[in-house]
Amino acid sequence: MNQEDPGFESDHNHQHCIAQALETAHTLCRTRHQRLTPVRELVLKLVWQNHQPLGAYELLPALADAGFNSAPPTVYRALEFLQEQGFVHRIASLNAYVGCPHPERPHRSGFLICRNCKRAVELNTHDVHSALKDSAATLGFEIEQEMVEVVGLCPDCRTSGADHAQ
Amino acid sequence: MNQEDPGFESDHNHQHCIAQALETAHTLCRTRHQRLTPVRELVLKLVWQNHQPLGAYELLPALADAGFNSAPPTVYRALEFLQEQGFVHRIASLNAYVGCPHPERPHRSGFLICRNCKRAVELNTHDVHSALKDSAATLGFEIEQEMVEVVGLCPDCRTSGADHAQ
DNA sequence: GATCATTATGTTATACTATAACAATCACTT
DNA sequence: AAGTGATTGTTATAGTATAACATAATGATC
Repeated sequence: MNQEDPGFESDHNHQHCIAQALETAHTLCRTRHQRLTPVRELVLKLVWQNHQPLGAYELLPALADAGFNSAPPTVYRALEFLQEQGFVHRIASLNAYVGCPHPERPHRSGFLICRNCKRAVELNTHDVHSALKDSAATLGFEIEQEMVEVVGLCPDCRTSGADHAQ
Repeated sequence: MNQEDPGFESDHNHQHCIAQALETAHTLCRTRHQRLTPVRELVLKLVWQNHQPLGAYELLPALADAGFNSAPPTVYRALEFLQEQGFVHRIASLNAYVGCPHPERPHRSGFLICRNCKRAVELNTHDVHSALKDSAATLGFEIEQEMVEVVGLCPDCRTSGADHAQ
């Protein structure tokens, strides 16, 4: 469906990203008999505002502006739901949340995170998963869940001279 | 040096693990002109008590028992030092810390974490790293740091019937 | 050995992240 | 319209981590 995965191209039409994410979420919720309530939809939209992972507490002011209760449980519940549906991922090393461009099917998520501009891009983890599976098999370990988070410099920040020491 | 990497074998001589880790740390600190102070050594020893990652706050009581100040900054400073030296790793998905069996040289760390017995085993991430490097290269991303954390069931817990739903 | 700069630790306070527990409301079925 | 389950509101608190400044220990230099 979504063929053009936005990588680190800074000039993609991000409104399109957001619109598509929301539409996909609505569709999937309908077929799954789940409810994309106003607060859930708003949180999803906020998380998608850009490709930089957002902390839960960064979302609270916007919830307040929209007239919702802005206590932490509100946003955490919404995030929990969105994660269960595969609409957002949590990035453990950042305690932050980011929209998922492929919520149609559950998948192992891996991220490239730019330490300079903070953008996070989901990567195809097929080969990574194969390697992990082999290592795990050798040790007799049964994989259930994988977290792959890679920090570094995105192409934009490399070329724009932002590549000074961390 | 350390040839026998403890995997998930539950019957290895763990006193040996601890003793070796401490000795290696002392040696490396000497050559690096770093100070393995009493509180740092104690934290390292505590983290090595078993192969289960420990949270920072779990270490505080033991620090108090040993007569140290047991306020959070004490343990976080020690952990920070130990991480810088490569003696321990932080596992982001658990907010916990675990001893590193190969502190001699910096390396990318990856972990297999058993959701039942909570043990964490560091795995060889050579192939995983290759796969990540390829994916990153395609996108023009420069890798600086990799976090790979895999949750599942270790061989012991699989065979002991602990493999019921999470 | 006394002085000084540096590093490490003690101490208090606070920021940040996340969840428990219970009440009130909403949405859907019957 | 009533009842049931899911969702949200609300208050409180647990869990993780760091800021900021004071004190003490260490190592280099005179």
